[in-house]
Amino acid sequence: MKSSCTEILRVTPCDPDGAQRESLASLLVRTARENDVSPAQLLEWKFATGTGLQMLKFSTRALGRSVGQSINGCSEVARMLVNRTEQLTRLDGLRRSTTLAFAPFTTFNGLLRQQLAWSVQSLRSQETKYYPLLWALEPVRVCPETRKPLGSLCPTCRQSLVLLSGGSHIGRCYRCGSSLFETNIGAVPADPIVGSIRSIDYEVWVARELGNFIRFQTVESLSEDFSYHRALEHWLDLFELRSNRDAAKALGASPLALFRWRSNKAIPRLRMTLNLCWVFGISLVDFLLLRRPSGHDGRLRQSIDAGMRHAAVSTRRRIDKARLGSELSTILRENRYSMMSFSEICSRKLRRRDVVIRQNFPEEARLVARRYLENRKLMADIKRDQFCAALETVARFLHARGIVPNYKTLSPYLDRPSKLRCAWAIAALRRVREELGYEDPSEQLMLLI
DNA sequence: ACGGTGCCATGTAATCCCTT
DNA sequence: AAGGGATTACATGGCACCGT
Repeated sequence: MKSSCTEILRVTPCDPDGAQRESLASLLVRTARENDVSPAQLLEWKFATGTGLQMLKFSTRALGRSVGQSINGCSEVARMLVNRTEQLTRLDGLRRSTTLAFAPFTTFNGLLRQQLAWSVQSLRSQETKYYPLLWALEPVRVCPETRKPLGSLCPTCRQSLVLLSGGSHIGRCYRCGSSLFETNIGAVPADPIVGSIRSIDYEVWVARELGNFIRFQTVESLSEDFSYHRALEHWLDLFELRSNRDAAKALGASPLALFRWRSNKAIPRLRMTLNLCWVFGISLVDFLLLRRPSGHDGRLRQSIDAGMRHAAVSTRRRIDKARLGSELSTILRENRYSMMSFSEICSRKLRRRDVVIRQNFPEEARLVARRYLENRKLMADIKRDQFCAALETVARFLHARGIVPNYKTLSPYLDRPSKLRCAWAIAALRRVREELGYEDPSEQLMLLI
């Protein structure tokens, strides 16, 4: 199993041509089980070996927060992982187990939820336990088959679960190990997903639309030259929503948002796109293909999802570019606040958001940020040298008193004994021990007094 | 694990610009 | 000049990536 060229036992995705198609993260967990290793081991040994995938660092206990999301995601990482998995398993079409097909019409933000979500009833009835890609989509809050809200808190320990952990099993809490579907409690009352639901009918519609899109990929795919703003323009034109204000009112969005979507300055979150489809009375697939359903009466529906906007308090102050610019260049010229990070300087010294400074003075912003990182590195090197020097001194003193310098004997005299575990500290200890005449440092390192 | 950097969507307030 | 829609400016929150 260690080598990346040995064969692996493979499993095939569940419901490959349906709306409940298995997600890539789920497939990887099941593949790992089939091969008698933990998901973290499988990923580390077999999958994350290609160029660009080394960044997926795994520990056996837990995978990083975002790893599970990246795997089901629509970015470069997902694409590479799909290729690698197809190579290893000789399966094809695994692209459809991720959200890569969503990329042309949505952004990563608002596409996948951070936590695991599951349908208790579906898990119970599945013959082979697996997580459909649909459950990982952030706009999906109910199971389209049972019309019941998805759960996102473990019924036993009441905690939310990461999408993929080092030792995860399908249908089990990776923390407390209890089943996510066998208890009769159902959804935990405090579950945030349950709390966010206003209309079950609308949520079911959303889930079905996204399920249909997942299924749609098996037959067709979106054309290469799809662009969101052109599609939106087409529908706004069809429903005669000419001004941004009228369109915004009908769609339950802000006029400014409309302006940005139409002028290709931004793409709305997936949930908003579904809201648009709902108001237009069309399916997501029709929206994307600019296909007007036959029998459409041309009327708009009432938006269900409107009025859910965040209250962002904005107090606008004029930017005194000249003053800020001169302050910035003074900071750089006189090397002021060299141990403060860029954002810290922005908030504490310049009294501005870092975004503002970056927008107006990109060059200076980069210089200040880089300066801090370099200084921090320098300080780390200095501290390392100081630690090694202290280690050496203590070792000589112990030696003079007839005590063998090793981890145990040195620890009480050093301010940060845990640093003795670092490779550079071990090397420094070895050097001084060799110098003091201990013949086999690697062996004696373990000796007590 | 955690903090810093960088990017994205989207909110409110100000400003631009065209029409009347 | 006034008024309103379009656009820009400043702000917030969320998340990925990266190094320690």
